[in-house]
Amino acid sequence: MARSSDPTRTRIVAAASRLFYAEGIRAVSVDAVAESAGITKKTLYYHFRSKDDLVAAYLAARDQPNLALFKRWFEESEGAFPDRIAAIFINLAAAARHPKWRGCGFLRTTAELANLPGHPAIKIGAAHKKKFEAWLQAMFEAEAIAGAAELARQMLLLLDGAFAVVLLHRDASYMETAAEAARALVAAALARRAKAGKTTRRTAARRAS
Amino acid sequence: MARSSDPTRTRIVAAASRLFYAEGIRAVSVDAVAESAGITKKTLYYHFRSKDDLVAAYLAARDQPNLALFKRWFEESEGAFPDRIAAIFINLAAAARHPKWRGCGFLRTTAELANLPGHPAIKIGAAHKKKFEAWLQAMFEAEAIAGAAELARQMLLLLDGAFAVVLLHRDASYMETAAEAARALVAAALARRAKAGKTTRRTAARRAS
DNA sequence: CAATGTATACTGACCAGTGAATATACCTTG
DNA sequence: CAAGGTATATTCACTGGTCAGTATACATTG
Repeated sequence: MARSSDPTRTRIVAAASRLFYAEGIRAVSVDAVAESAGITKKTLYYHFRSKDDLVAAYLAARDQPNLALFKRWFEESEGAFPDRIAAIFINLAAAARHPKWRGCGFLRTTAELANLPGHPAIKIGAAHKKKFEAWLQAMFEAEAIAGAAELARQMLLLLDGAFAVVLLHRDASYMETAAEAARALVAAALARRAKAGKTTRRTAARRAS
Repeated sequence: MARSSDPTRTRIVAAASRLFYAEGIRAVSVDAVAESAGITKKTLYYHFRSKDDLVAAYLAARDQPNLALFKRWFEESEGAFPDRIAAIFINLAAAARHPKWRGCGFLRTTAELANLPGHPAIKIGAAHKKKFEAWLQAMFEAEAIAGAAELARQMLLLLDGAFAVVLLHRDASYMETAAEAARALVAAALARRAKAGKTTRRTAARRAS
């Protein structure tokens, strides 16, 4: 029964990813996915119970690679800490300029399936964004920033706002605006840490990982 | 030929708005809209050339009322200028807690129709967001804020990010996080103005948190 | 042989859009 | 003013096509 290493299953998910990301969920038929994968629809239904399962698999397959990319962009960046956070947005701006870019697959799927709140794909999307937020928060805590959790949420808002707005206007410069806002908010948080001195309760958040 | 004051046409658009916002575009059939409006499909096609036209009419009908609501929320707010900007987000947080809330109709339509970049509905959505941004920018300029344009764009990013994230997690508290970020960014911009200029028009940009 | 995997061909429902006809309201013009 | 015309507005019944999902049978292989 279809493990995730199964080559046929992998091909199906790859085809589904291509099509769902490019066209949207309800705009892509199961037949189209099967044909793009070079198999028949029945084979697809051997590997997936329903189209909903296939949609969930599409997002599940994007989860780790997406997170890894963000982390890599941060790790390969240089400069002061706020600049390194901003670097994530700058890299994303470059990606958004590619003609096949269509925003965030998780967000777009959520928007399209907003009438099905318990849909498995939405749960996967929510978990993905929570992981990203948690990673940011941990990094902010490592920098001994006091409001690490709130700052991480603010970064998420800027990121997802940029996804939405850049897609709407087809203007990647909004991603750079987000980078600036992120840099400003992180820098301000760092400045508060520096000024606050020893009166605040930063002791609990100081040590790195 | 069907003016926008036409009562039948108005009924159709009202039904379309209800259904498209609640369920999404491709999830709602033209038959469903017609039935909900209490007419036949052919009558609908008498008033609208195609489903795409109907989708555009749905968003066009939301444009002015949405903008008016945001402006009203600002005008009815009290306190210092950054708090009044934040008030928009706070009001939106309350709206997002209603069970029938499904995010921003413009953004969700854009996400669903991302494979049709020139779609008339997307143009209407883009124009709507541009109007909102221009309104913010004008207000920031009235406050003599130097980077008014960029600050307006940052507000837009926070707003649309909050739309997306609140919809994803079904957690309206992210809207309040966005309010805080907005307040911080606006207050910082005001502080820069105060430092740079010669104390022209002091608004008490004092934050509580 | 039995389990796994794939294919052909089908089902019943639904979809966007249309053809032909009808009703209504207003506007000529004899 | 009345007879006839024309544009507006609406309905029923339909088309060609697509959709998610399935019944059944064939193939491969350990």
